[in-house]
Amino acid sequence: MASCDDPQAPSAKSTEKIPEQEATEGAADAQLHEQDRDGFSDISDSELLAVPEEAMIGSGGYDPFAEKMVQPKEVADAQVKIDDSPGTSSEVHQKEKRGITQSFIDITQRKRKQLPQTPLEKYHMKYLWVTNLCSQTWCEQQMVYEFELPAFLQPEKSAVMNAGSSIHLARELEVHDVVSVTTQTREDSWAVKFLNILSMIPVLQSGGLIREFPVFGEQDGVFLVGVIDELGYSPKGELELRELKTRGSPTLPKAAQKRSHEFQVSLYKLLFDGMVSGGLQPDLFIQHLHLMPGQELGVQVKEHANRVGITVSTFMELAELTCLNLQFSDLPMIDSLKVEYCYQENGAMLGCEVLHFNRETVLERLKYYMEFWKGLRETQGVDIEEAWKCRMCSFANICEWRTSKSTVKKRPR
DNA sequence: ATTGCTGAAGGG
Repeated sequence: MASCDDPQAPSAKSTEKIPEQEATEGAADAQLHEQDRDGFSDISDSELLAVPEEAMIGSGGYDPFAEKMVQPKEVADAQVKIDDSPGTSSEVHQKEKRGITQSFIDITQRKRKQLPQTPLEKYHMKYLWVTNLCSQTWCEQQMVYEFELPAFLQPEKSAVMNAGSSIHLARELEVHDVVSVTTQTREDSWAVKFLNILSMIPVLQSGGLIREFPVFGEQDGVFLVGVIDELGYSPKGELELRELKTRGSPTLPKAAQKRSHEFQVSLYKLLFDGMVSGGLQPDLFIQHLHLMPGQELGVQVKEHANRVGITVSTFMELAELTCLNLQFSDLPMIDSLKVEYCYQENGAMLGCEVLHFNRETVLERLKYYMEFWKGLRETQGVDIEEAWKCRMCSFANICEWRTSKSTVKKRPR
Protein backbone atom coordinates (compact mmCIF):
# COMPACT_ATOMS: atom_id res chain seq x y z
CA MET A 1 0.00 0.00 0.00
CA ALA A 2 2.65 2.44 0.88
CA SER A 3 5.30 3.34 -1.54
CA CYS A 4 7.79 6.03 -1.03
CA ASP A 5 11.04 7.50 -2.18
CA ASP A 6 13.89 8.25 0.09
CA PRO A 7 12.48 11.18 2.00
CA GLN A 8 15.96 12.34 2.84
CA ALA A 9 16.91 12.86 -0.73
CA PRO A 10 17.52 16.58 -0.93
CA SER A 11 15.68 17.42 -4.09
CA ALA A 12 13.51 14.38 -4.40
CA LYS A 13 9.91 14.49 -3.46
CA SER A 14 8.49 11.14 -2.79
CA THR A 15 5.08 9.74 -3.14
CA GLU A 16 3.25 7.60 -0.69
CA LYS A 17 0.28 5.59 -1.61
CA ILE A 18 -2.83 5.68 0.42
CA PRO A 19 -5.66 3.20 0.24
CA GLU A 20 -9.11 4.56 -0.26
CA GLN A 21 -11.70 2.34 1.25
CA GLU A 22 -14.42 0.98 -0.91
CA ALA A 23 -17.38 -1.04 0.18
CA THR A 24 -15.62 -3.82 1.98
CA GLU A 25 -18.40 -5.99 3.28
CA GLY A 26 -18.68 -7.86 -0.01
CA ALA A 27 -15.00 -8.42 -0.49
CA ALA A 28 -14.43 -11.48 0.11
CA ASP A 29 8.49 -27.64 -0.75
CA ALA A 30 9.18 -28.00 -3.61
CA GLN A 31 11.42 -31.01 -3.75
CA LEU A 32 12.71 -32.10 -0.42
CA HIS A 33 16.41 -31.89 -0.14
CA GLU A 34 17.34 -34.88 1.82
CA GLN A 35 19.81 -34.27 4.51
CA ASP A 36 23.47 -34.24 3.69
CA ARG A 37 25.22 -37.10 5.31
CA ASP A 38 28.47 -35.24 5.35
CA GLY A 39 26.98 -31.86 6.12
CA PHE A 40 29.42 -29.07 5.45
CA SER A 41 32.36 -31.22 4.49
CA ASP A 42 31.88 -30.84 0.75
CA ILE A 43 33.74 -27.57 0.80
CA SER A 44 37.49 -27.66 0.39
CA ASP A 45 40.09 -25.28 1.73
CA SER A 46 40.94 -24.06 -1.72
CA GLU A 47 37.40 -22.93 -2.29
CA LEU A 48 37.71 -20.93 0.85
CA LEU A 49 39.71 -18.18 -0.77
CA ALA A 50 38.44 -18.55 -4.30
CA VAL A 51 35.96 -15.73 -4.44
CA PRO A 52 34.03 -16.01 -7.66
CA GLU A 53 34.07 -13.17 -10.13
CA GLU A 54 30.42 -12.36 -9.49
CA ALA A 55 31.22 -11.46 -5.93
CA MET A 56 32.98 -8.35 -7.14
CA ILE A 57 30.94 -5.24 -7.13
CA GLY A 58 32.02 -2.26 -9.11
CA SER A 59 35.72 -1.74 -8.70
CA GLY A 60 35.68 -3.16 -5.23
CA GLY A 61 36.40 -6.66 -4.09
CA TYR A 62 34.93 -8.72 -1.35
CA ASP A 63 37.05 -10.34 1.31
CA PRO A 64 35.05 -12.36 3.78
CA PHE A 65 37.62 -11.94 6.51
CA ALA A 66 38.63 -8.32 6.33
CA GLU A 67 35.16 -7.24 5.30
CA LYS A 68 36.37 -4.61 2.92
CA MET A 69 34.29 -3.29 0.15
CA VAL A 70 35.04 -0.22 -1.86
CA GLN A 71 33.37 1.36 -4.81
CA PRO A 72 33.47 4.63 -6.71
CA LYS A 73 31.96 7.56 -4.89
CA GLU A 74 29.47 8.35 -7.58
CA VAL A 75 27.84 5.02 -6.91
CA ALA A 76 27.66 5.71 -3.21
CA ASP A 77 26.10 9.06 -3.76
CA ALA A 78 23.63 8.08 -6.41
CA GLN A 79 20.13 9.02 -5.59
CA VAL A 80 17.68 6.46 -6.71
CA LYS A 81 14.23 6.93 -7.92
CA ILE A 82 11.74 4.42 -6.74
CA ASP A 83 9.34 2.71 -8.98
CA ASP A 84 5.82 2.46 -7.62
CA SER A 85 5.21 -1.10 -8.55
CA PRO A 86 6.76 -3.49 -6.12
CA GLY A 87 9.13 -6.09 -7.35
CA THR A 88 10.27 -4.45 -10.54
CA SER A 89 13.83 -4.67 -11.62
CA SER A 90 14.37 -1.04 -10.71
CA GLU A 91 13.61 -1.96 -7.15
CA VAL A 92 16.24 -4.62 -7.28
CA HIS A 93 18.81 -2.13 -8.53
CA GLN A 94 17.81 0.26 -5.85
CA LYS A 95 18.41 -2.32 -3.18
CA GLU A 96 21.82 -3.03 -4.62
CA LYS A 97 22.82 0.57 -4.51
CA ARG A 98 21.57 0.97 -1.01
CA GLY A 99 23.66 -1.98 0.11
CA ILE A 100 26.79 -0.60 -1.48
CA THR A 101 26.20 2.77 0.13
CA GLN A 102 25.86 1.19 3.53
CA SER A 103 29.15 -0.63 3.26
CA PHE A 104 30.83 2.55 2.15
CA ILE A 105 29.55 4.45 5.15
CA ASP A 106 30.54 1.58 7.36
CA ILE A 107 34.18 1.77 6.37
CA THR A 108 34.48 5.49 6.96
CA GLN A 109 32.82 5.19 10.32
CA ARG A 110 35.01 2.38 11.45
CA LYS A 111 38.11 4.27 10.51
CA ARG A 112 37.02 7.24 12.54
CA LYS A 113 36.14 5.48 15.73
CA GLN A 114 37.68 2.11 16.31
CA LEU A 115 34.69 0.79 18.16
CA PRO A 116 33.04 -2.52 17.55
CA GLN A 117 29.61 -1.91 16.13
CA THR A 118 26.49 -3.87 16.72
CA PRO A 119 24.84 -5.10 13.52
CA LEU A 120 22.09 -2.54 14.03
CA GLU A 121 24.66 0.25 14.04
CA LYS A 122 26.71 -1.29 11.30
CA TYR A 123 23.81 -1.32 8.86
CA HIS A 124 22.44 1.97 10.17
CA MET A 125 19.15 0.52 11.12
CA LYS A 126 16.89 2.43 13.41
CA TYR A 127 14.39 -0.35 13.21
CA LEU A 128 13.97 -3.86 11.89
CA TRP A 129 11.42 -5.29 9.53
CA VAL A 130 9.48 -8.35 10.47
CA THR A 131 10.81 -9.97 7.34
CA ASN A 132 14.39 -9.32 8.47
CA LEU A 133 13.68 -11.59 11.39
CA CYS A 134 12.01 -14.12 9.13
CA SER A 135 15.01 -14.51 6.87
CA GLN A 136 17.06 -14.71 10.04
CA THR A 137 15.07 -17.79 11.04
CA TRP A 138 16.06 -19.43 7.77
CA CYS A 139 19.78 -18.74 8.12
CA GLU A 140 21.27 -15.84 10.00
CA GLN A 141 24.52 -16.02 8.11
CA GLN A 142 22.70 -15.89 4.79
CA MET A 143 20.73 -12.88 5.94
CA VAL A 144 23.97 -11.11 6.79
CA TYR A 145 25.33 -11.82 3.32
CA GLU A 146 22.15 -10.52 1.78
CA PHE A 147 22.75 -7.28 3.61
CA GLU A 148 26.35 -7.05 2.59
CA LEU A 149 26.10 -8.36 -0.95
CA PRO A 150 22.57 -7.64 -2.12
CA ALA A 151 23.58 -7.87 -5.76
CA PHE A 152 24.40 -11.50 -5.23
CA LEU A 153 20.85 -12.80 -5.12
CA GLN A 154 19.92 -15.45 -7.61
CA PRO A 155 17.81 -14.04 -10.43
CA GLU A 156 15.44 -17.04 -10.48
CA LYS A 157 14.76 -16.49 -6.86
CA SER A 158 13.93 -12.83 -7.26
CA ALA A 159 11.68 -13.69 -10.19
CA VAL A 160 9.52 -15.85 -7.95
CA MET A 161 9.54 -13.13 -5.33
CA ASN A 162 8.56 -10.43 -7.80
CA ALA A 163 5.69 -12.54 -9.05
CA GLY A 164 4.58 -12.88 -5.44
CA SER A 165 4.69 -9.13 -4.97
CA SER A 166 2.48 -8.52 -7.99
CA ILE A 167 -0.14 -10.94 -6.75
CA HIS A 168 -0.16 -9.23 -3.37
CA LEU A 169 -0.60 -5.83 -4.95
CA ALA A 170 -3.49 -7.04 -7.08
CA ARG A 171 -5.17 -8.42 -3.99
CA GLU A 172 -4.70 -5.19 -2.11
CA LEU A 173 -6.40 -3.30 -4.90
CA GLU A 174 -9.42 -5.57 -4.53
CA VAL A 175 -10.30 -4.00 -1.20
CA HIS A 176 -9.20 -0.41 -1.59
CA ASP A 177 -7.97 2.07 -4.13
CA VAL A 178 -4.59 3.58 -3.75
CA VAL A 179 -3.76 7.22 -4.21
CA SER A 180 -0.36 8.85 -4.29
CA VAL A 181 0.65 11.39 -1.70
CA THR A 182 3.82 13.38 -2.02
CA THR A 183 5.98 13.30 1.07
CA GLN A 184 8.86 15.58 1.87
CA THR A 185 10.20 14.34 5.16
CA ARG A 186 10.52 11.06 7.01
CA GLU A 187 7.85 12.40 9.32
CA ASP A 188 5.58 12.65 6.30
CA SER A 189 6.19 9.02 5.40
CA TRP A 190 5.17 7.90 8.84
CA ALA A 191 2.22 10.26 8.80
CA VAL A 192 0.93 8.44 5.75
CA LYS A 193 1.14 5.14 7.62
CA PHE A 194 -0.83 6.71 10.43
CA LEU A 195 -3.49 7.99 8.06
CA ASN A 196 -3.76 4.55 6.51
CA ILE A 197 -4.30 3.05 9.93
CA LEU A 198 -6.84 5.68 10.87
CA SER A 199 -8.82 4.96 7.74
CA MET A 200 -8.74 1.20 8.27
CA ILE A 201 -9.86 1.21 11.89
CA PRO A 202 -13.50 2.03 11.06
CA VAL A 203 -13.56 -0.73 8.46
CA LEU A 204 -12.47 -3.22 11.07
CA GLN A 205 -14.95 -1.84 13.56
CA SER A 206 -17.79 -2.42 11.13
CA GLY A 207 -16.71 -6.00 10.55
CA GLY A 208 -15.05 -5.40 7.20
CA LEU A 209 -11.91 -6.76 5.59
CA ILE A 210 -8.65 -4.87 5.31
CA ARG A 211 -5.37 -5.57 3.61
CA GLU A 212 -1.86 -4.28 4.16
CA PHE A 213 -2.34 -3.01 7.67
CA PRO A 214 0.85 -1.40 9.03
CA VAL A 215 2.05 -2.63 12.40
CA PHE A 216 4.95 -1.53 14.54
CA GLY A 217 6.16 -1.30 18.08
CA GLU A 218 9.03 -1.95 20.39
CA GLN A 219 10.05 -5.52 20.99
CA ASP A 220 12.95 -6.42 23.19
CA GLY A 221 14.20 -2.86 22.99
CA VAL A 222 14.19 -2.74 19.20
CA PHE A 223 11.61 -1.01 17.02
CA LEU A 224 9.95 -3.48 14.70
CA VAL A 225 7.93 -2.68 11.57
CA GLY A 226 5.72 -4.85 9.41
CA VAL A 227 2.58 -5.06 7.33
CA ILE A 228 -0.24 -7.48 7.96
CA ASP A 229 -1.44 -9.02 4.73
CA GLU A 230 -5.11 -9.32 5.63
CA LEU A 231 -7.38 -8.90 8.64
CA GLY A 232 -10.98 -9.98 8.72
CA TYR A 233 -13.59 -11.76 10.76
CA SER A 234 -14.28 -15.46 10.70
CA PRO A 235 -17.86 -16.76 10.59
CA LYS A 236 -17.53 -17.17 14.33
CA GLY A 237 -16.80 -13.49 14.66
CA GLU A 238 -13.16 -13.90 15.57
CA LEU A 239 -10.56 -11.49 14.29
CA GLU A 240 -8.44 -13.48 11.92
CA LEU A 241 -5.05 -12.66 10.46
CA ARG A 242 -4.47 -14.14 7.01
CA GLU A 243 -1.12 -14.29 5.34
CA LEU A 244 -1.01 -15.32 1.70
CA LYS A 245 2.07 -17.09 0.48
CA THR A 246 2.39 -17.55 -3.25
CA ARG A 247 4.57 -20.38 -4.39
CA GLY A 248 6.71 -21.07 -7.39
CA SER A 249 5.88 -24.74 -7.35
CA PRO A 250 2.52 -26.41 -6.67
CA THR A 251 3.63 -27.89 -3.37
CA LEU A 252 3.24 -27.07 0.27
CA PRO A 253 6.34 -25.86 2.10
CA LYS A 254 8.43 -28.05 4.31
CA ALA A 255 8.75 -27.68 8.06
CA ALA A 256 11.66 -25.24 8.01
CA GLN A 257 9.77 -22.76 5.89
CA LYS A 258 6.56 -23.18 7.82
CA ARG A 259 8.42 -22.33 10.99
CA SER A 260 9.47 -19.06 9.47
CA HIS A 261 5.89 -18.28 8.38
CA GLU A 262 4.61 -19.13 11.82
CA PHE A 263 7.14 -16.79 13.37
CA GLN A 264 6.17 -14.05 10.93
CA VAL A 265 2.46 -14.11 11.72
CA SER A 266 3.20 -14.46 15.42
CA LEU A 267 5.22 -11.27 15.29
CA TYR A 268 2.35 -9.53 13.53
CA LYS A 269 0.00 -10.58 16.29
CA LEU A 270 2.44 -9.43 18.94
CA LEU A 271 2.68 -6.01 17.31
CA PHE A 272 -1.01 -5.63 16.51
CA ASP A 273 -2.14 -6.67 19.96
CA GLY A 274 0.32 -4.21 21.45
CA MET A 275 -1.04 -1.42 19.30
CA VAL A 276 -4.70 -1.94 20.17
CA SER A 277 -4.00 -2.42 23.85
CA GLY A 278 -2.19 0.83 24.40
CA GLY A 279 1.34 -0.46 24.11
CA LEU A 280 2.25 1.98 21.40
CA GLN A 281 3.58 5.21 22.86
CA PRO A 282 3.98 8.20 20.55
CA ASP A 283 7.35 8.82 22.14
CA LEU A 284 8.73 5.63 20.58
CA PHE A 285 8.86 7.37 17.21
CA ILE A 286 11.08 10.03 18.67
CA GLN A 287 13.26 7.66 20.68
CA HIS A 288 13.81 5.00 18.09
CA LEU A 289 13.26 6.65 14.74
CA HIS A 290 14.56 10.07 15.79
CA LEU A 291 11.65 11.78 14.16
CA MET A 292 11.01 15.37 15.15
CA PRO A 293 7.81 15.79 17.14
CA GLY A 294 7.21 19.35 16.04
CA GLN A 295 7.84 18.70 12.35
CA GLU A 296 5.21 20.43 10.27
CA LEU A 297 3.58 17.93 7.92
CA GLY A 298 3.85 18.48 4.19
CA VAL A 299 1.10 20.18 2.22
CA GLN A 300 0.03 17.05 0.41
CA VAL A 301 -0.09 15.03 3.59
CA LYS A 302 -2.23 17.65 5.31
CA GLU A 303 -4.49 17.79 2.29
CA HIS A 304 -5.06 14.09 2.39
CA ALA A 305 -5.64 14.18 6.14
CA ASN A 306 -8.34 16.77 5.54
CA ARG A 307 -9.98 14.59 2.92
CA VAL A 308 -10.34 11.83 5.51
CA GLY A 309 -11.61 14.31 8.07
CA ILE A 310 -8.50 14.89 10.11
CA THR A 311 -6.97 18.26 10.82
CA VAL A 312 -3.40 18.14 12.06
CA SER A 313 -0.35 20.25 11.53
CA THR A 314 2.58 18.52 13.21
CA PHE A 315 3.88 14.99 13.17
CA MET A 316 3.36 14.48 16.88
CA GLU A 317 -0.28 15.54 16.77
CA LEU A 318 -0.97 12.82 14.26
CA ALA A 319 1.13 10.25 16.09
CA GLU A 320 -0.78 10.89 19.29
CA LEU A 321 -4.11 10.82 17.52
CA THR A 322 -3.24 7.48 15.96
CA CYS A 323 -2.06 5.88 19.18
CA LEU A 324 -5.17 7.02 21.02
CA ASN A 325 -7.45 5.81 18.24
CA LEU A 326 -5.81 2.41 18.26
CA GLN A 327 -6.12 2.16 22.00
CA PHE A 328 -9.70 3.34 22.38
CA SER A 329 -11.44 2.04 19.28
CA ASP A 330 -12.22 -1.16 21.10
CA LEU A 331 -10.56 -3.33 18.50
CA PRO A 332 -10.09 -6.94 19.48
CA MET A 333 -6.75 -8.65 19.63
CA ILE A 334 -6.07 -11.20 16.92
CA ASP A 335 -7.80 -14.49 17.65
CA SER A 336 -6.46 -16.73 14.96
CA LEU A 337 -3.51 -16.92 12.60
CA LYS A 338 -3.87 -18.37 9.14
CA VAL A 339 -1.40 -18.90 6.35
CA GLU A 340 -2.79 -19.62 2.90
CA TYR A 341 -0.64 -21.13 0.19
CA CYS A 342 -1.41 -20.71 -3.48
CA TYR A 343 0.37 -21.58 -6.70
CA GLN A 344 1.65 -18.58 -8.60
CA GLU A 345 1.11 -20.13 -12.00
CA ASN A 346 -2.67 -20.45 -11.83
CA GLY A 347 -3.65 -19.11 -8.44
CA ALA A 348 -4.79 -22.53 -7.27
CA MET A 349 -5.07 -22.90 -3.52
CA LEU A 350 -2.57 -25.42 -2.24
CA GLY A 351 -3.60 -25.40 1.36
CA CYS A 352 -4.35 -23.37 4.39
CA GLU A 353 -2.82 -23.73 7.81
CA VAL A 354 -4.12 -22.49 11.11
CA LEU A 355 -1.22 -21.71 13.37
CA HIS A 356 -1.13 -21.63 17.09
CA PHE A 357 0.28 -18.66 18.89
CA ASN A 358 2.58 -19.39 21.77
CA ARG A 359 3.64 -16.16 23.38
CA GLU A 360 6.50 -17.60 25.41
CA THR A 361 8.01 -19.43 22.46
CA VAL A 362 7.79 -16.39 20.24
CA LEU A 363 9.31 -14.07 22.83
CA GLU A 364 12.10 -16.50 23.48
CA ARG A 365 13.00 -16.78 19.80
CA LEU A 366 12.70 -13.05 19.38
CA LYS A 367 15.12 -12.51 22.22
CA TYR A 368 17.59 -14.88 20.62
CA TYR A 369 17.41 -13.11 17.25
CA MET A 370 17.69 -9.71 18.86
CA GLU A 371 20.85 -10.79 20.64
CA PHE A 372 22.45 -10.91 17.23
CA TRP A 373 21.25 -7.43 16.28
CA LYS A 374 22.44 -5.97 19.56
CA GLY A 375 25.87 -7.48 19.08
CA LEU A 376 25.56 -9.77 22.07
CA ARG A 377 26.60 -12.85 20.14
CA GLU A 378 28.31 -13.89 16.94
CA THR A 379 26.52 -14.64 13.70
CA GLN A 380 25.15 -18.16 13.73
CA GLY A 381 24.79 -20.16 10.52
CA VAL A 382 22.59 -23.18 10.06
CA ASP A 383 23.01 -26.28 12.18
CA ILE A 384 24.63 -29.27 10.55
CA GLU A 385 21.20 -30.89 10.33
CA GLU A 386 20.05 -28.06 8.10
CA ALA A 387 23.12 -27.93 5.90
CA TRP A 388 20.83 -28.83 2.98
CA LYS A 389 19.81 -25.19 2.92
CA CYS A 390 23.31 -24.32 1.74
CA ARG A 391 22.68 -26.11 -1.55
CA MET A 392 20.28 -23.42 -2.62
CA CYS A 393 22.19 -20.54 -1.09
CA SER A 394 23.91 -18.03 -3.33
CA PHE A 395 26.59 -17.45 -0.75
CA ALA A 396 27.55 -21.05 -0.12
CA ASN A 397 30.98 -20.81 -1.70
CA ILE A 398 32.05 -17.72 0.19
CA CYS A 399 30.32 -18.57 3.44
CA GLU A 400 32.46 -18.14 6.54
CA TRP A 401 30.17 -20.31 8.55
CA ARG A 402 30.53 -23.23 6.18
CA THR A 403 34.28 -22.91 5.93
CA SER A 404 34.69 -22.74 9.68
CA LYS A 405 32.55 -25.84 10.05
CA SER A 406 34.44 -27.80 7.44
CA THR A 407 37.79 -26.73 8.87
CA VAL A 408 36.81 -27.96 12.28
CA LYS A 409 35.76 -31.20 10.76
CA LYS A 410 38.89 -31.75 8.74
CA ARG A 411 41.37 -30.67 11.38
CA PRO A 412 39.90 -31.69 14.66
CA ARG A 413 42.90 -30.59 16.66
C1' DA B 1 28.25 13.51 10.75
C1' DT B 2 32.18 16.20 5.72
C1' DT B 3 28.34 13.90 2.76
C1' DG B 4 24.05 10.75 5.78
C1' DC B 5 20.16 6.51 8.04
C1' DT B 6 15.25 1.72 5.18
C1' DG B 7 8.18 1.29 1.38
C1' DA B 8 7.94 -4.26 3.67
C1' DA B 9 7.38 -8.29 1.70
C1' DG B 10 8.87 -10.92 -1.79
C1' DG B 11 10.41 -17.23 -1.53
C1' DG B 12 13.39 -21.33 -0.40
